Amino acid sequence: MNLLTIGKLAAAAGVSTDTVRFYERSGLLPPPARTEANYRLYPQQTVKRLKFIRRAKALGFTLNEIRELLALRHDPDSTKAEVKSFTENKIEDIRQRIADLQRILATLEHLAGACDGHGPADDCPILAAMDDDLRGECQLAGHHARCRPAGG
Amino acid sequence: MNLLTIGKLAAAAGVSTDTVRFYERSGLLPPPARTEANYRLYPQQTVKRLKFIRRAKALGFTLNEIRELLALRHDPDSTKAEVKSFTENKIEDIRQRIADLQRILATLEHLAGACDGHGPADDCPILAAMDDDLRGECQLAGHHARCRPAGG
DNA sequence: CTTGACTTTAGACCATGGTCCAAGGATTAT
DNA sequence: ATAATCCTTGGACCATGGTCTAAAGTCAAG
Repeated sequence: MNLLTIGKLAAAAGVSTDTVRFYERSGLLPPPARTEANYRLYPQQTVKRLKFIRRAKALGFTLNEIRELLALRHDPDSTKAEVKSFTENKIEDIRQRIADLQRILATLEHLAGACDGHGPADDCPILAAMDDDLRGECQLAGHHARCRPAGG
Repeated sequence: MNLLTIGKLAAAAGVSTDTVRFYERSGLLPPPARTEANYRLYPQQTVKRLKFIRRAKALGFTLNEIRELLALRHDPDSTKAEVKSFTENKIEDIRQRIADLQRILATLEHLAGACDGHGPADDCPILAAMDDDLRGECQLAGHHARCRPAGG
């Protein structure tokens, strides 16, 4: 049998039937053919489409972005340049997220290093750093974060 | 005046009044005193508490985690060890997220590098990598991703 | 006294990515 | 034939972190 019911499709692609219907509602899967009893019938191809979605998701693309990628993938007029540019935008996006997390990580490591871990929390430098108005600002601020060495 | 209405509090802390009420509903702020007209009245202290929340958020803590941090901060029995351990868990969490993003980044950079950017998208290696069943699996898979060099 | 700014509440709504449920019809296995 | 699955639909619900609205009450300035 070369056509799949939703359950077979979902099992083959490793998602739930709910997810398949959700993707259809979201425009990631086209409305499929139906049996006389109104059951959805999918070609084998759709398994690949679902796996494509899974892969793209694993690569950090949102469902909205995946919808665009699928459009590029199926539009004969689309170009490699478009796909590449799309990917490069995502690369920039992910680099930015990594940079943000690395800044946060450095601050947390700094704070954890400043805490000896002994005694009551009321003078814990970690809490103090979040508490105080200006100490720690340079680590926490973000974009224009230049850290003056605590001079007075 | 040492007590603040919600608007003054929000302005002083750099959040919206909606956010202040939302934090109260969420248990991040205790229910404040009220005027006879049922207006919320906050001590100056609450400005600091809100700023603490902002800082902790900037450090990647979720509101649930911040609720726990606030509990540690205000419980005289809590210890530095607890706060430090909490922070170290978050550090591990963030390291993991960075590692995930770096893996994704490497794959995307690899794919972008494999695409010359010329011609129609139908044989674009980026799309192909998401499309194919096994090619690219090692880059996309995750935890146990060891990349066999395309051997047969 | 009136206007405008502030506050109150409950509840809806946003995006993200689904998951779960109920009530009913279809199909398959025994 | 009948029970166990499977499928259909619409809609509610989950977490996250808020934002917005409406209708009503309150407060400060002119």
